[in-house]
Amino acid sequence: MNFTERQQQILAYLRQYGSASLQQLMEFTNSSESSIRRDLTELDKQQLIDRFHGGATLNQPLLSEKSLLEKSDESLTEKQEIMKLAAQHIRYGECIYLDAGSTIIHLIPHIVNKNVTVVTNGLMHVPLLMEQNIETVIIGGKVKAKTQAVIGAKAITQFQQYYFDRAFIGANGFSELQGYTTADSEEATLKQLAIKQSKQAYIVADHSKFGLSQFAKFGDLEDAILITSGLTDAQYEQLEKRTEVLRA
Amino acid sequence: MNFTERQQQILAYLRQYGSASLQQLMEFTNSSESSIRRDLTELDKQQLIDRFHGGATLNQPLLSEKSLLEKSDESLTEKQEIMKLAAQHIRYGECIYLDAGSTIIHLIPHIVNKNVTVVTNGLMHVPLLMEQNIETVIIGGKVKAKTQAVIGAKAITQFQQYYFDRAFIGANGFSELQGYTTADSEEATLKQLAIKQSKQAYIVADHSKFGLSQFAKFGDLEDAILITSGLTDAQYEQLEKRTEVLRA
DNA sequence: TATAAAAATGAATGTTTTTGAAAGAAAATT
DNA sequence: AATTTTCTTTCAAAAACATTCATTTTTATA
Repeated sequence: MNFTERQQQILAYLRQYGSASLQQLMEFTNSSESSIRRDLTELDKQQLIDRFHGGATLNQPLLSEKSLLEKSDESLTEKQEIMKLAAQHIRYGECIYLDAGSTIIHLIPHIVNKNVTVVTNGLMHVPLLMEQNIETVIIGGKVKAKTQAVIGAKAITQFQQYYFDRAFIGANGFSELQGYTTADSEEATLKQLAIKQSKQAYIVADHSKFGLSQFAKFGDLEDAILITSGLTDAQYEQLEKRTEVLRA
Repeated sequence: MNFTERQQQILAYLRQYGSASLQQLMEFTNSSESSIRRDLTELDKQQLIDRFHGGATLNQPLLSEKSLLEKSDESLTEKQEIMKLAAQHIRYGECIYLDAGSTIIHLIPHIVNKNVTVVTNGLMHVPLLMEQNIETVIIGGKVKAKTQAVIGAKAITQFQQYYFDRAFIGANGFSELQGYTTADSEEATLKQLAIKQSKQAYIVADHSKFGLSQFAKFGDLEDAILITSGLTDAQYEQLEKRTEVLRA
């Protein structure tokens, strides 16, 4: 069973969204209606998708990544929306940093065709990145047991050697007063460095993190573009006085 | 089974990137379309690759979906035996290096209570190490697609910063004449460094690797203690003239 | 060393597969 | 019923393919 690259892309898209219209797949893969149709019939024959009038859905949840991407999250679609918006900022061929964490992983399906190089401290991202054939560099250092994030002094020294076009970083809390915060101070140090070592940093956090402040601060609102969703207009306006905010 | 240099190159390329287009292989090997095609048909006939329209992929018996330790190996118990013996050399509290690879992973269950610190370039080892609550440091650098081993220049520089009590390294071939060899030259560089940066290095390889020599050499027999099994007494004696050999 | 035979190579050839577009049929929507 | 959307079929162009052949390189033999 050997798939063309385009069929792989279709599956990647379906894994992300569960279903897709023909139009969406044409845009996503940059190919013609005919080709998509042919691929869909083929994939359908292989029982990997189910077709419906106008598109297709994933048939078998492909074990490995599915479990990675789903993670039984209530805020799943919110995360997906946020990361889709984030991906639109990435240009062809750039070098980007991906922070460890369950939110950031949702960026990966959106960067398959952008020919990016990914640098990350999140070991949990690696299988998915490899599957999408994305050039990947891992930051070395101590591995944190609970989250499989790389942290520690060795990781910090390595950061000095990299410079990114964009960095995408998760936050456990963000507020006007306290800025961006997270629970682990070692992780905070890395996040801080990632902001510093990138041309443009993006903090991604869903609405539940708004107003919270955790133990370790790693930046002020001004230090990065904030990507979030689900806030009230008043809250958005308040934040926009301090930094650029992208509403997903 | 005898391969031309170009066929070796093709295999090396595929091992690194997983798949390749004809164009890529033409550039990589500096040869004509015809030659590449001829090689691909040959390699396909030998069941080493799978061809698809426009290129080829490595024909690896699907290892991804197997559980980490099982991996459907005929030589499974042999590997286990070898690694069990290897583990007996590790003392409490030591710092050890674990090479990437399916053999070495079998060492992990044997070191749970030894309070060791593990340094590794094998991302595939991490989940198991975390599960056993073993202090783990990962080498940073480019991630190789097919094997999830960390390689490249960045990995090499990092090695200079570590010094191990023991290093456990896999080999795809070992022979009196050629010493220890492996297929990927980038991995070979790391293995060589690991030997150098450790007080004592161990090469582990099952009997099927005896007499084989692959593309890239990373050491002479004398450079490490050899752990293997299943050889004849004569073969053992021959090897023991050159280095210490542990018979599993 | 010289020569012939064998093997490997790269270009040229025609064939097959893949692709995107067009036209009409079928299905869904209004 | 009329209209829009989606589907299938068909066709020509493009890309990838196998085959052939002349040339070069390697190997074997005189």
